[in-house]
Amino acid sequence: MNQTPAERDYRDTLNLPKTAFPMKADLPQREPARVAWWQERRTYERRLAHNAHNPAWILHDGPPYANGELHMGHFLNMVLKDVFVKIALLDGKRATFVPGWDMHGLPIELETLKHLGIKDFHAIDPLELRAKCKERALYWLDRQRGVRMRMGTFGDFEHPYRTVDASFEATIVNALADLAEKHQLYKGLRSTLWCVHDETALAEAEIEYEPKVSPSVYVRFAADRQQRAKLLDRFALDMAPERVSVLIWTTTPWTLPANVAIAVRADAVYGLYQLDDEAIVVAEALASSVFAERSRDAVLLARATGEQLDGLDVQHPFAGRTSSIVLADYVDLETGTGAVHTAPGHGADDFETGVKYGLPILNPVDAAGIFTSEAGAYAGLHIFKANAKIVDDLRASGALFRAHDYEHSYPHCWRCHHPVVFRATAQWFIAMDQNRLRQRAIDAAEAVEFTPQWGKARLQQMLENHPEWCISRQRTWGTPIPALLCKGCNESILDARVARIAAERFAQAGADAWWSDPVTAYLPADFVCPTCGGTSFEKEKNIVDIWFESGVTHLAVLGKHDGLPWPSDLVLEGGDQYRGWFRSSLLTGVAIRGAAPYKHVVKNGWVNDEQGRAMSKSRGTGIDARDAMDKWGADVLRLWAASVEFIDDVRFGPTVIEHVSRVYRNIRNRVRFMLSNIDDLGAGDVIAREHLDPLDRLACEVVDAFVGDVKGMYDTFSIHDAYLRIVEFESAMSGLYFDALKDPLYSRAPGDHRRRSAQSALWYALQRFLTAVAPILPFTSEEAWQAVSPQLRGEMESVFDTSFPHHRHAVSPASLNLWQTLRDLRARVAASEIGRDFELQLHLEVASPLFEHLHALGDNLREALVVAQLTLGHAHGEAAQPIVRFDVTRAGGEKCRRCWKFRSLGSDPAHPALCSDCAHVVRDLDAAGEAL
RNA sequence: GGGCCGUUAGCUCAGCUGGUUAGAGCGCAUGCUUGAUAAGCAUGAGGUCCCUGGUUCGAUCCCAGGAUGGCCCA
Repeated sequence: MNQTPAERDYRDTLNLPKTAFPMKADLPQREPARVAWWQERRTYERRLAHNAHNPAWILHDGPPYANGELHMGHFLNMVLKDVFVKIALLDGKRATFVPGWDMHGLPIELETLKHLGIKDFHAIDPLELRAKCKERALYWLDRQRGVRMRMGTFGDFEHPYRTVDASFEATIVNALADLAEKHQLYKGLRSTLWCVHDETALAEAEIEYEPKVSPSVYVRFAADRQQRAKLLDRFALDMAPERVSVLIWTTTPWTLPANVAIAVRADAVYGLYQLDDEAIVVAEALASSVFAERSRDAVLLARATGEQLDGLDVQHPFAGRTSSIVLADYVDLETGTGAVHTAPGHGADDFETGVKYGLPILNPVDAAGIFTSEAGAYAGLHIFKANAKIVDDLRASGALFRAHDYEHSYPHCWRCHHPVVFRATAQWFIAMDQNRLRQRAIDAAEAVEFTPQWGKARLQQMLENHPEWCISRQRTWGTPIPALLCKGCNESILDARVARIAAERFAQAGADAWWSDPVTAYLPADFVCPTCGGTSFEKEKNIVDIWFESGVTHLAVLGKHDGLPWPSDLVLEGGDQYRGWFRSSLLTGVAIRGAAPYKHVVKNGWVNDEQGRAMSKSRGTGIDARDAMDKWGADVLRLWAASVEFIDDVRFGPTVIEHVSRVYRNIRNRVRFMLSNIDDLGAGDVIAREHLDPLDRLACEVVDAFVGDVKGMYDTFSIHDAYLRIVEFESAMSGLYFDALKDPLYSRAPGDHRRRSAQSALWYALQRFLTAVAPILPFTSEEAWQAVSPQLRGEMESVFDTSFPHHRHAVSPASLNLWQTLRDLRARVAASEIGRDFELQLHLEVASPLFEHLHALGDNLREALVVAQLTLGHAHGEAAQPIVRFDVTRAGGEKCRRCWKFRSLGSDPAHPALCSDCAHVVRDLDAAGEAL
């Protein structure tokens, strides 16, 4: 030691912060190793086992579709799920989370076919195609699983549920058996997209829109004598031309043979126009475009609303039957006549209207597009060739009002590029009103909690307007509907006994068996056709709608054992799932188990770009979840997920993340401050709460209040509120408490009671804080937890071994008030123009009861206000303000070289530049050093 | 076109049942600190609460219409 006492800077005698926890997060680099660490340590499984005797709390995973990369919408949803699961785990619940994947269905089948370079799925052996599809789906599952785990998500990722598993396929078929037993299934007609060239049904996704020139024809549906009288009556008209007709417009004349109705809009105004010697009904809004150059000649005789026209009949132009006027809300007033030609066999809307009004569903067209005998004179003609003949005939009969060519965008088959048509085909349905299913589902929703609350009305409305649920698809990649076709009478049979046999068989061999087994493998003993008594059958080749498959995940995953009770406590998905999974799960739950399969439905919003616009791959604004994590790290993105109000639509983009990153850095640095100041705190040094210094006890109370608040917010899924509370808390802790502790922590002797008290409080705050933020920031809290000495951590290897306090500590409002008062006083000191912190002395005079509160803090009050000297006076009498005097002045004495407080120095001749407190500490340290 | 939801400081969001100088954090500006230092502290400037009407003594908050964005459906 060559320095003279006068030169010595004493820095080495301070207890400066020290920690291995780095300031720089390097999340993208560090996080993957942490995922592996959790895996190796089986952190999640161990915590679950630890909670084994406590109540279960199950979040049931809605399965993502195993196709394509996960985007930020997935990230938000999956991270939120994980946040709730972690909250439950830390709360001691048995929060088993079984992630799942939706793996059948057309998108994967199409992608696989594309991959194989095959255009027609009939051209490949179904079993071969299924094998390839499965391979493809498993590939995506693996990729998505990797990304989900990379997010820091806890769950049984080694045993996810998968809709392609044999056991899952068996569940699906058993569900069908249940429904069959309850007579909830039937086979009926439905308008589906059809390619007459390929002779196959098509799905929405197999359609490409291409420009097409079609005949645009306006056709008179004339009223006969009686019909005319009623019609005039509705228009409140006595006199009118003899010939009265309703004018329709169509670009598909070949569908006219199947016409059974004309749809009008209830709230639209229709006019009866006289043109030459006839009267014509069209929507007023479209009259000028319909009459075109003859508009001036058309005279409006009377008006009526669509509603007033409801139920009238007119004559079909050539089929020799009537066509009734019905109401439909899809009728638009921008093209055509406002009176829409309705052929339930040839259109989706038309079909719904047909079902609603009980109209006949005519389908006079065979699979190849040839008119059947039902089409009368047109039988044997190809529908597209018949167009011209029909128009000619209409012209000849005088029914044609106007015709011209019309170019529009029209759906074409993606394979052969021929125009597609709608054609009624036989499909399997779940009967919505059988067993009052619809109403019971609506009632079941009543008992479910919804966040946001309007979700209930939304879901109930979906059910209210729900058409019959068509569950059959004519494709290969899916679970077969185990229906039989009687060779004797051609009847379709879906028998529960057959379905049970199929379920058992699929449970062993997977659903492929349906393609490879002989039909006899599925026949119960003595099975005969219920219609004709026949004994010879074929297997039907329909698969089940994937919405039905995902709709039974609750049956496949829950209720199998105590760990996973049915129903689940929570489901959480995007708002599109009101129509999707929330709905399908509810319907199967009610139909099969008689109740909703979940207790609470939470909806998360959509992730839009920074301008609030929808992200899209095509515009290049879609962001891949993995890319985002590689760039910013999962924890920053998770913090983003907490920082937005996830119930509403949220925004995501680089600038948004830049802001969140700053908040993240704040949190990280404050955690680092706590860690770096307890580095030398041994387990035996920790002081019991009741023996802490008053300021430290107060801080612990503030921590308890914080934890209580955050836990309360977590319990109501108010993640965003919790985020705000976390940010507010750590900034308050930092501003007041950390600043106050620096001097005692740094300048007291290492084992000084004041210092150990401060450290003990910091350790308490750190534990509580890390537990509280762990659901949102698992990587960072775990990293911090690992930076705590093993001695302090004790048995709790992971931050996920810690828990929210079982009992909420009672926090007195007086304490929180006192804390706030200290913050205010501290701010006043800090804002002082006279000098900085330890250059200052403060004279305070306050009235009761504040005086007593402040007085009880002792020297901690001076520490909290970060001044060198402080005097506290008791103001007596009635004062409007509790603080009567607040005098900041320059402190007397000089700046102690070691602790920087202004004091009288030199009491110890060996250390002339030190205050007496510091001199004592240094003497002891020096003595200890020499003793070595 | 229909149903539902949103629109409050540059950003993310609070503002409960109508009366507040409309708030917080981040960012920004200024100052301090340099023993949390690619950190910390303090202060300050930012808002016609989407627009237009209406109800009311009084509206960011209620009602109607519109604009705009989103989801679902057509």
